[in-house]
Amino acid sequence: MAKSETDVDTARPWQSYHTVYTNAKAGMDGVDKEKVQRIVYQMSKGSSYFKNEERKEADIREKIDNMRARLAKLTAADLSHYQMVADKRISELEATRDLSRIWLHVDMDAFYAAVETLSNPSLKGKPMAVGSLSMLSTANYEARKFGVRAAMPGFIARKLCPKLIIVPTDFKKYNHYGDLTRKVFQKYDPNFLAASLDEAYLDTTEVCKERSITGEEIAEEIRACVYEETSLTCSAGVAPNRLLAKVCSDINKPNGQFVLPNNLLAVMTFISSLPVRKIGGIGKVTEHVLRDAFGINTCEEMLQKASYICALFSHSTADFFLSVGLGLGRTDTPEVRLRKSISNERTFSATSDEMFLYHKLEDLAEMLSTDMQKEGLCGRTLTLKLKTASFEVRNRAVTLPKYICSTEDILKHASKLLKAELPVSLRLIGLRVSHFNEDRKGAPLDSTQKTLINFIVSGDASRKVMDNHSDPCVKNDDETSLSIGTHETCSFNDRDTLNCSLSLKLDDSNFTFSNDAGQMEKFQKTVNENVDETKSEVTQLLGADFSPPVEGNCLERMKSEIKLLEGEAASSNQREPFLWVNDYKCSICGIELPPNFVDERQEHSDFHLAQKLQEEESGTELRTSTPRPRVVQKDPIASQGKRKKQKLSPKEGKHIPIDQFFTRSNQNF
DNA sequence: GGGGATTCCCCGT
DNA sequence: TTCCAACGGGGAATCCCC
Repeated sequence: MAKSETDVDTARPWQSYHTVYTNAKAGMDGVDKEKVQRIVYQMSKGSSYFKNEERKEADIREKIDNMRARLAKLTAADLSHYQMVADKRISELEATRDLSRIWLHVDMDAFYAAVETLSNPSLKGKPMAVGSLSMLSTANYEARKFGVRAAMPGFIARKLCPKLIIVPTDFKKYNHYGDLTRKVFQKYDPNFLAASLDEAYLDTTEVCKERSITGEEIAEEIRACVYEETSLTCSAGVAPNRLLAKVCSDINKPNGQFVLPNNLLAVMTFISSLPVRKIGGIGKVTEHVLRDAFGINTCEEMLQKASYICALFSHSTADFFLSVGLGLGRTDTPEVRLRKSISNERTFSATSDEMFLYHKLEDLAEMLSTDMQKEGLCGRTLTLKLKTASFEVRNRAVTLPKYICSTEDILKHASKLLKAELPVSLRLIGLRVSHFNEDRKGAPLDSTQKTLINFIVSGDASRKVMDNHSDPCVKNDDETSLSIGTHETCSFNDRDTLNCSLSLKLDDSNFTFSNDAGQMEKFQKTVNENVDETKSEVTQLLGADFSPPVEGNCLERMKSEIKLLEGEAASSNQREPFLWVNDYKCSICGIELPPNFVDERQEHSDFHLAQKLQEEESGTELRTSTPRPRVVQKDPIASQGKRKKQKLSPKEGKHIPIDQFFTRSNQNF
């Protein structure tokens, strides 16, 4: 009797550890897959990475179980219905089939490794990979014989192949050779599509027609030409569409080619036994789902199980799977595609040191801003990517009313997103900007963007005074009209703090406001209007008994604050709140903030100032506790657990407790 | 209900 | 000795506002 799957799992636990490393890849025939899998398992077992992989595996299994349960519930009538839907869709897709084009997919062989060998011939014939001990970008064919491959950590690769030479990446070199190959492609198809540095799709239909040559001949010619120009080999696939051409280029790798004739029988025969995993877009997870939930292993089986596919997947996903079953792919010449986003990310040793994390964020913001300005991009959605010490990936995004590209703007908003996650131990931080402006000339679309002082003086009534983020150094007032602004205010969960935020609002123009009497008068009018507006908003929020303690002579308050900040009261003790010991430690409460974290330090100073003003006004010590700097001390409720949006259940009714409001707002940053 | 925003997931090099 | 990347595109689920 055959051993059960569980028995096998117990005896060889590595067999259930699904990595991509044992997937069939060019040059990996004859590799002892079991040995590779065992070593990868042994090297990984017990690590945070491994635990996270197990968690992901469990999620996929759950997803598969759900799908199987849904499939089991389908009645005969349902299946008959979905079969009709599938049949209709299949004939519609079939009607789009175009066998007239001759597409070529060219793929350089172990590109980075080949380039490195070219510049250092002593590497020839030796197992070698490009990358680092953390991660390999590619491996040459000698290394692949040991099971070493791209996307494998170097330290595992070394275990598989102790003599492996690891060469660091050098994109300058790869770009140079990439350019040379592209010059060749250009000659055959001026509109060729570069899929990456080392891959391209060419529509050779016209050139074949003009010269009365076949796809096979043109592929040979192009490969020879690439070799002549670069001394590097490449492989090619020729087929009636790009999807198939890509599959074909992998068949006779390295330094080979495969031609799929432009006729229906050839295509359908080719596709009939093709494993789904060979199709671009079907990766480890989708392969797993198709196999375990639907029993689909080959492309042909997509058509056999078409009714199930239509029953469980969305239209677009079902269309994709059915197209794969028919061997259909794109045959049109792709239009110029504009970049959709720009990002950067860095991995480091896991840490919860907030100073370190903010510094990293600052570096990333600066790099991203530089990259954006090089390309003349401005975007309005900023996404912060985090990877925790346990490899959990989180994305937090904010969409702004204005386009940004400066380091200051990126850092300002990224900091807010990061703050909402603290405390946390991270091993990666990334920033991404998307939703670009359409002109893409570098300048923000809104050229009328006001400085803070202009804004206040002009008395823009739309401004939300609830915003407690006063930042005289940054000339962007965008967050004020953003929900995020009000949410952030509500991250404070007591009324004292709300009062404080109102006081702080009055600090907005401290640094830039002139002493001109007319301006002062105008300013006070605006401030008073804003206070009234805010008072009404806050009253609505907290109830009629709320009375902010900031009424009174705002002009006098402003004057005294300006004096304080300009140093006119330098001799008095009033300057004390603005002293930062060693540029990062507050002398009042001892809180530490990175020196370059200007916004937060300013905000913190403002806090002490507001506290002092309140004390002066009431004549009593309102608070004896230390302030609640948002950077370090966070609402423990808001920062704990998952940040998934929480929908209130009907049971919870329409009345949202005020605490809940504050907590939730912070979470939904 | 439609559409934008947010988050997560999947995939590729 | 070392201990799992850096991007970028796109789909889908969910939530929220209009």
